Amino acid sequence: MSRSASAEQGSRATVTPKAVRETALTLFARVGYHGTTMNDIARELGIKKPSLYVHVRAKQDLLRDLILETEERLLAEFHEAVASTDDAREQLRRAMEAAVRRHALHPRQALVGNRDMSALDEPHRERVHELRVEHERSFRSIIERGTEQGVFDVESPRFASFALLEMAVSVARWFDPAGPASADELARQYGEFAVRLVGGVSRRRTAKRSG
Amino acid sequence: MSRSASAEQGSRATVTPKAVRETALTLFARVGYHGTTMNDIARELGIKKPSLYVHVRAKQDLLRDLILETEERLLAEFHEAVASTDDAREQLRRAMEAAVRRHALHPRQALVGNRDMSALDEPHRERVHELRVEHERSFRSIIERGTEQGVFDVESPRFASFALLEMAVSVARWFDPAGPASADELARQYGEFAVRLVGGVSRRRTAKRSG
DNA sequence: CCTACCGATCGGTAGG
DNA sequence: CCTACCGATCGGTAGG
Repeated sequence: MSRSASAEQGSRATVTPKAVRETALTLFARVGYHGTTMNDIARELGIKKPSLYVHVRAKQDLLRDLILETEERLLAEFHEAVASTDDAREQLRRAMEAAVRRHALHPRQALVGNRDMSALDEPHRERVHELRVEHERSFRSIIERGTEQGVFDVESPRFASFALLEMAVSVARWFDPAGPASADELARQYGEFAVRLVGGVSRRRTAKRSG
Repeated sequence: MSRSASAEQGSRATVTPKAVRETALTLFARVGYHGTTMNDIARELGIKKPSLYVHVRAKQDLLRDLILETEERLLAEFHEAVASTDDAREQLRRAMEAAVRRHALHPRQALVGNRDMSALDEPHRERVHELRVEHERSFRSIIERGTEQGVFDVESPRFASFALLEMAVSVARWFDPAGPASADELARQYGEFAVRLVGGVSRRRTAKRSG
């Protein structure tokens, strides 16, 4: 199979904790936490398994750092996006764009975070769960506010909220950052999807339907 | 942890191949294929590991049957839903409703199918991949046709298609069939989401926005 | 960063 | 349906 550059060189001492985390991220995303062995990670890095433990304490630590970091950044970017305006329609659009941009540019993190939560030991799993509940709740409150203001038209803000957040994270499963469309372009269109889904009228409508 | 009824009884010979598949499905959905051992499945059924092999040839067979069956049923229901009308808007709505209903009522199948594809041996993995490509392509063509007819207004049918299909499968991650809202109600609202997302005007709009 | 090794567990088989 | 057992591999440690 394919190997990283360092695995093919005869050079030594090129491995760093960061490189281990990077390789673990790639393998976890491809075959899952339980489907990845420490031997797999070592082989990919061109070293022997016991040498990994110079850089990392345990396999579980790799997963914990990875998921916690990802979740905190996602939430931070959400708050940043929402803080830039008071308008519900624009908040929803920007929150959606932020989530899509992150998941499109960091698909491995999104995949592992959604797939290997059950492999995460407590109390970290509970901590991540709390962060997600907070994200969903904040996202939903935008929809609720917009609905109260008559800007949106939605039957169940909860359904709409889950639909949109899951739609955003799912781009990690099919979008190719190296493909023809950029992550920004994808994010723009998903922002439009979000506004449409909640029944909001868009200001950035691309085509008129007065055919 | 919790055990099935049969695991707590002293009765014997209650296990069937179907019961093994059912238990495997539950555990695969909870902790993944690689996170589930044959011992775990046996324990849940109240028997010893070697006895499992009376009912099943190999662990991999459990995964294969499960994913292939799920995918074929999903696709069959899609074709059935689409065949009931010629109108693009209604086809999209009914295709969405069918997918959501299935994933809401069979969340474990959806979770395993999306999570443990990489654990599936060839040529079955390739076969499932083909079925999914066909599903997405058929779904997308509805969007393309509707767009050509001026019924929909979409920049990228591909983006819209992936967004909607992933949105549908994701209900397996949060919807509770035992909760207050029924799968049919969820499906109805998601059908509405689909029509809105592609810029189609709904016939079943619940509230007027002329307030 | 390595070789050598630990106890535990993996999927699966033998032979009742 | 069981006990007993197979070779292979797991995450991780000892001791350089």
